[in-house]
Amino acid sequence: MPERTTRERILDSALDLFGARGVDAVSLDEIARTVGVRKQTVLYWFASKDDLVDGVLESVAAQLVVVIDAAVRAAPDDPLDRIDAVVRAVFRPAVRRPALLGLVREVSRLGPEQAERLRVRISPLVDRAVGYLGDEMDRGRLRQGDPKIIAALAYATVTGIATEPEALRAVGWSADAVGLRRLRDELRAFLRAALAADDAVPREAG
Amino acid sequence: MPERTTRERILDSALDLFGARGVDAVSLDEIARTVGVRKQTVLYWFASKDDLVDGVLESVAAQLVVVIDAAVRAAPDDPLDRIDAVVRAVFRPAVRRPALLGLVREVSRLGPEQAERLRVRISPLVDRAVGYLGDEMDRGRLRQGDPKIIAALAYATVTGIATEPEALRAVGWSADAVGLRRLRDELRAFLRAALAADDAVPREAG
DNA sequence: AGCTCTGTCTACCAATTGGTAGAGAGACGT
DNA sequence: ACGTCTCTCTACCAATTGGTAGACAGAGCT
Repeated sequence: MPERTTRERILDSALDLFGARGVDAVSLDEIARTVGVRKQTVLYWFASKDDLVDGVLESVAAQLVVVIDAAVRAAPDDPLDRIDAVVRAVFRPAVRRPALLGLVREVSRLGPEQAERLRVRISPLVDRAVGYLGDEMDRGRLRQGDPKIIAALAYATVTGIATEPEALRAVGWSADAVGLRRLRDELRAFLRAALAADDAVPREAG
Repeated sequence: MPERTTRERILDSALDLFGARGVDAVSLDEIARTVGVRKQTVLYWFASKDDLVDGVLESVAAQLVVVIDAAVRAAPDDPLDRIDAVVRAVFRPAVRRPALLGLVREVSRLGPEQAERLRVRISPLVDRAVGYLGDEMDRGRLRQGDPKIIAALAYATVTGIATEPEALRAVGWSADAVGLRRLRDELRAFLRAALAADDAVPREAG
C-alpha cells in the first residue's frame, strides 16, 4: 500500500460510513475513530461536516466517471452490448463497495444544494447517456421511448438492486460467488430485455 | 378527517419523516413538534425510538399488503397485465407519498432485527409473487429466468424510480401531472419489456 | 364526595453532537 | 539557533439527543 494521505483516508472511511448508514447517522467522531485519528484532525482537513460530505461526493463522482468512461470507451458498437459493458463495469465496484452507489442514493435526502453539486459533476455522463439512448432509438436499435426516463429507470434498476441487500435477502438470495454471478447475469438479461428494440427479437423468429 | 388518535398521528408523521430523511436524521422532538405534542407524549405511546420505528414499519407493511392484495385480486389473468395492475396500484401512493417506499428502503440500513421483522410481515406477499412469476415462466408466458432475482429486480426498478426524485431531476424530468403520467407509462413499458416472454411478439392491443 | 386510570405535560439528566481555541511537535529554509 | 509552516493533538463548549421521574387534569366508576 503506497502511503495514502490522511485526507484520503478520511474520505475513504467517510464514503463507506455515509454510504452504508446515511450522513446524519454517522458522527465525525466515528469517522475519526475508524481512520485512527482525532475528530479535530478531521475538522482540520474539512472545515465542517458539510464540507466533508462535499468532498466525499466529489470523490464518488470522480470514481464513477472514470469507471464508466473507461467502460464506454472500450465497448463494442451494438447498444445492448455497450450497456452490458457499462453495467458490468459498475456492478463489480458497486457490489464490492455498496456504499458507493448507496451514497449516490443518499443525495436525494441531502439538501438541494449538495444534490445540485453532484448533479453538475455527473451531468456530462448523464447527458451523454441520454443522447446515446435517443440516437439508438432513432436508429431502431433500441426500444422506442423517452430516453430521459428510460435512462433513469435503468439507473434505478442497477442502483436499487446493488444498494438493497435486504430486498435480495427477502427472496432468499445469498451473496456468495455463485449468487453474485447469477445476479449479474439476471440483471444483464433484465436490462437487455427492457431496452431491446421491439422488433429485434434476439434469437429466433423475426 | 374522523378524529385520528394521537397514536395514529404520531405513526403518520413518523412515517413521513423517517421515510424522507432517514430514521437517524429525525429526532423524537421533531416528530412531536409536527404532531403538535411534546416529546414525552410520543414516549408515552412508544416506549422508545426503536419501538416507534417498529410501529411505523408494521404500519407500512400493513398498508402495502392491503394495496397490493387488492390489486392482485382485481387483476386480469394475463401476467403482464397483472404486473401492470400491481405497479399501477403501488405507483400512485408511492408517488404521492415517497416516504412510504423510502422507508422500506431505509430498512437496509436499520439493524438486522428490524429488517427481519419487516421481512416476516411481507414475506407472504413476496413468496406469492415469486411463486407466481415462476409458474408463469414455466407456462411460457413470461421470460425465463430466476423468479426470485427477477422479482427483486422489478421491485428495485419500481422502488428506485419512486424514491429517487434526484435521479429524475438529473435527466430534466419534471414532477407535474403530465410528467407523472409519462413516467408511469414508461415504467409500465419498461417492466413489460423486461418481463415479457422472448418469443411473445408484442401484442400492443391497446 | 373520593379513587383510579388515562393521557399529556414540566422538569431534568447523561451522553453525544458539530465546532472553537489554542498548545505542541516536527520539518524546513534562513 | 530561529522563525515559520504543517499537522495533530487536548481542552472546552453550547445545543441536541433519547430517556426518566413525576406532577396534573379530566373522565368514569363506586
